[in-house]
Amino acid sequence: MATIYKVAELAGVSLATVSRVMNNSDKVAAKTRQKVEAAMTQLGYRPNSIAQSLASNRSNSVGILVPELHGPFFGYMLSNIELELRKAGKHVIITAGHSDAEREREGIEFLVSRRCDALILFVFAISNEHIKTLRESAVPVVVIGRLIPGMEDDCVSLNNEMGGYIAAKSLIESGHRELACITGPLWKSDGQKRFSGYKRALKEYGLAFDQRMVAEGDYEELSGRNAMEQLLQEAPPFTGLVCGNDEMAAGAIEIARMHGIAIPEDLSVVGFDNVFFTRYMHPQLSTIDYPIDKMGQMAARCVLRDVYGATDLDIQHRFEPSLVRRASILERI
Amino acid sequence: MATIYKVAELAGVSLATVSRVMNNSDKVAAKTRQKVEAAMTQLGYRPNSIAQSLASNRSNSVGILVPELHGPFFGYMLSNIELELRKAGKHVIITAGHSDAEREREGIEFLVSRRCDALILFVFAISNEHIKTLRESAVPVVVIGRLIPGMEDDCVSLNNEMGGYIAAKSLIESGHRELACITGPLWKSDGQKRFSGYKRALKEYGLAFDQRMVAEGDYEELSGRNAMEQLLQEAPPFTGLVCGNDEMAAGAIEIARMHGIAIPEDLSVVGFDNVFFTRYMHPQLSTIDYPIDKMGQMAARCVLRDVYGATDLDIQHRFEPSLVRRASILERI
DNA sequence: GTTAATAATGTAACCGCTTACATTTTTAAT
DNA sequence: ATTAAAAATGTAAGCGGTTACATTATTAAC
Repeated sequence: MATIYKVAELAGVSLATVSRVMNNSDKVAAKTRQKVEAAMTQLGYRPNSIAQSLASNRSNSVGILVPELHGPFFGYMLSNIELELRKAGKHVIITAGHSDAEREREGIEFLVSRRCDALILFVFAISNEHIKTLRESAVPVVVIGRLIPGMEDDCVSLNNEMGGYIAAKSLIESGHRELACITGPLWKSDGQKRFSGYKRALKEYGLAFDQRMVAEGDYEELSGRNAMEQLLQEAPPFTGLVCGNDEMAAGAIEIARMHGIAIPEDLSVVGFDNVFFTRYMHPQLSTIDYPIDKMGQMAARCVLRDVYGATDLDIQHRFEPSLVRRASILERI
Repeated sequence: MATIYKVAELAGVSLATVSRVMNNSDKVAAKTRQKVEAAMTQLGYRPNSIAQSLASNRSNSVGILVPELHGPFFGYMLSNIELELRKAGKHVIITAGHSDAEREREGIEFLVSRRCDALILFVFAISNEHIKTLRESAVPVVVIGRLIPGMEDDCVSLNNEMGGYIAAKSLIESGHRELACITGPLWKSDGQKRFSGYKRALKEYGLAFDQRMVAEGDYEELSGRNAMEQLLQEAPPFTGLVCGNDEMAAGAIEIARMHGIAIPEDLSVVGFDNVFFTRYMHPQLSTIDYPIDKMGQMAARCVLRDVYGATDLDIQHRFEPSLVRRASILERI
């Protein structure tokens, strides 16, 4: 593989000149530039970006840590981050943290040692403090899906509490007064917040909160099934169900059906996230829109702004969720 | 950020020694090793993997090119590749090709210039020849989802023709004799092969092939809807529908419902890929299992074997699809 | 206690590029 | 034509590691 030396030699110029035409920074005489470019083409030269990174102390790569690579959610985020970054000639190194403190830390370690110019983190287990330390000592960090006090400018987050509130409210306003809730993991801030929103809505409408109406899941479909089984056994009758995300809603609906409960005739359901498959469900699932694609894009823009000196980028840091009303809610009025 | 020099200085040894303890290759006296390790901890030293790559001519990274980052399919593949590679201390650089020749080429270019040790490609637009040239001239390549003559050992693929055949056959053996087909894009080899399988099944059971029963889609849900509209207008009545993938099946079912066609009572449907959301559909979709997770793992192993000298890895190159029978098929016998 | 073999450590070149600074060439003004 | 200023190009020192080879220390055998 041709190096810069060979190009320089063939073009009859020095290293530095070749480097200059590559980075088309300093002025290079037009004829010289042509000679060099001709040589590059002739040799099929590709700059070694490893060497570039070492010399320039810039890797032109952004490290991304997400909980999982699979599933309906993160793909869209990654896709948009990659797209936005790619436009600017940067690229992504992706790794998964599996919502586990140890592995998240490991993933960060890894990205830092790859000398990523910045990190985009979607993490749960790692503390705010750790993240702040990290960005002070090692590398610029943008956080997605979480709002860390003191670094608002580098966070892109959703108002989860409001989402939970809207979800419950939509059922209440459709005439439901007995609302069960399958929460996400309550140790995760988003699970906790969504649950708070649900409680706030109850309160606002003067409905009593009943702990038996709540079951905790882990965002996976299976946990939605288990939670539903539990609710059917232990909770008083209910006609509305708020779920912490769409997968758990799918699981819950499956179980409801097995118990002869018709959706939405006997039970109205609202999910959360608005992942693509909610449209394929039958009845189509009402859900809270989580604009994860836009948020991914914004996170990418934060990096572009902070690290690569881009200006004039519209950046939105805080997102408000909205209800996507579909057939899974029955109007009882 | 501490460098190897500082570590050497603090530990009172030379560069080379520090390097040795890092790569724990050559023997280092136990006390020396301890001194060095102590120094590393004290300084919070992290090797600069960029520098390591440059010096060793090994980037310890594997480039992956997939059509898309989002959607229900590739995430699972990526997830498994990352997992398998991570175990071996390697990492992935991921980029998307969008099924477009130009962008696929660009993506490859990019990965090559990052000096990936190997490439795992899931591409459609680029020719076999191009791939062969690439791996001869630049970098080891493993291809997934495609069988390239002459490089069987570096391909991990599915028998798509057999999948199409099984899909059609399952409907036929359930008593359906009028089968429509919504194919994937016919310029893609997998779309073409699946369609061939459908035709073979018809032939084998003595059913006439009718071009009006066929509509071409592009694997997106929307195209499934359009194809279904077309079939309902132009095709003779049919009670079975073979779809090129699950998304299109979801779209087609949606349209069928809008036309008052009940699934599976009036129409039995088979999808392809067995993506996770087929379980959430109602009725649950029968489909052809595409073991994309396993295949991702195998591709990773090919790289481990070819490039990183791993041995003793079980590698399966060719996969056979199987029917996942669910409620969307009505038994008419 | 020598000496040869072996183990541990050090030295320095190199990986392919960037970039500050030095040098040469060109341009423009006198 | 001379000279100063500006533009183009070249020189060489890194960037932070790896590794072949040289050197020194240790061990073992006699």
